Amino acid sequence: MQITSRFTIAVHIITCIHCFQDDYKVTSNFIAGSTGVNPVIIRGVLSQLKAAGLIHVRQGASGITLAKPLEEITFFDVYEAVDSVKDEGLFHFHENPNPDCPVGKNIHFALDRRLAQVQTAMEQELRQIRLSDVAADVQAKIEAEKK
Amino acid sequence: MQITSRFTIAVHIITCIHCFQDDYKVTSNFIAGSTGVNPVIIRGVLSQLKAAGLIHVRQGASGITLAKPLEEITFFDVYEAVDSVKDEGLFHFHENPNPDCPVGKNIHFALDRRLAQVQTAMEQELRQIRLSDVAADVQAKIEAEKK
DNA sequence: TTACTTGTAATGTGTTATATTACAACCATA
DNA sequence: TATGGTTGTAATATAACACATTACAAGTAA
Repeated sequence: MQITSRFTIAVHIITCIHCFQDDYKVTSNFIAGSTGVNPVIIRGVLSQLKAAGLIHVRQGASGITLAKPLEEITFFDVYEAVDSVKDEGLFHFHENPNPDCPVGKNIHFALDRRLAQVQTAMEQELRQIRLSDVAADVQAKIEAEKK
Repeated sequence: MQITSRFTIAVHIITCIHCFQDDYKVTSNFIAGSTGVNPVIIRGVLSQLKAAGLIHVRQGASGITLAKPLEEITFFDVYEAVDSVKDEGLFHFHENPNPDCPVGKNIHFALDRRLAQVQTAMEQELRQIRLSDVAADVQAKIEAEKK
C-alpha cells in the first residue's frame, strides 16, 4: 500500500510556485497543466497547504504565492499537510484480535510502541529534506538544458 | 494512506505459532480465531510467509511451524513478505507531469532519489526490530497476568 | 459589469482490502 | 482405504478510497 500521490503533487505544486511566481500568475489551472492533475484536485491540495501555512491563496484572486522561504519547508511539513495519518498511524492494525486469546489480548501492547518507532524514523527522515533542495535540483537541470 | 493490516496480521500469526506450536495444532482456523480475521485471508498470508521461507505449511497437513528462530526474523522480513512495494516504491508518484513544462519535465529527477531515501530509512528501522522482541513482550504480559 | 479565479458539493469510475462461499487437492489416521 | 480435517485458491460481494469531472456559488480585479 502506497502513500498517496497527493504528496508528490504537493511538492510539485510548491516547486512550481517557487519557479514561476515572479514571472507568471500561478493559478490552479496553471498548476494542473504542469502536474497533469485535475484542477479540482489541485485546489484541494492548495487548500491543505494553505491551512498548514505554507502558501497564500485567496478566493477569487489569482496569483498563488509561498508563505515561507523554501529552506523552511521540509518534506515532513508537506506530508503532514496533505497526507497525514495523525489519527490512524502509519500502520493499519487488524481490528478484532481476540481478547480471549493470550496473544490476541496482548498483541497491541507488544506492537504499538514498535510501529510508532518505525513511523517516527520515517518522519525524521522526511524532516531532513527541504523543498529548497528539490527546487535547486530542478533549476540546475533547467540551466543545464539551456546550453 | 496506511500500510495494510496484512503486516500486523502476519506478525500476530508468527507470534501465535511461536507461543502455541508446542501445545496445539496450529491451523489457519485456530489463527483466524486469535486474530479475528477470516481464515481465507489467513491462508493467503500464510502462503506469503511460506514463500518467504519464514514458516512451514503443508497442504492437507495441519500443524504450522516456524522455519527459523524468532531472533532471525525482523519486521522487514515480514513486511517484505506480505506488503512489499518493491515494484512501485513507498510513494505513489502522480502519473502525468507535463514534459513541456520545465518543472514537470524534471520533477522526477529531483524527487526520486529523496523518496527512495525516506523509504530506505523506514526499511532500516524495520530491520532493527526482531519478532523475538514482540514475543518476549507478549509472554511477559501473560506471565504477569497469571499472578 | 465582466472575465477570471477559488471553494466546494455532487457524482462517476476504477482500484484495492477484506470477507465469504465453495470446492479441489491433500494428508493422517482409524 | 475410507473418512474427517486441513490447505490452496477461484469467484464473488462489499466497503472504502483516490482521482476525475461537472457544475456552480462566492469572491476579486480590471
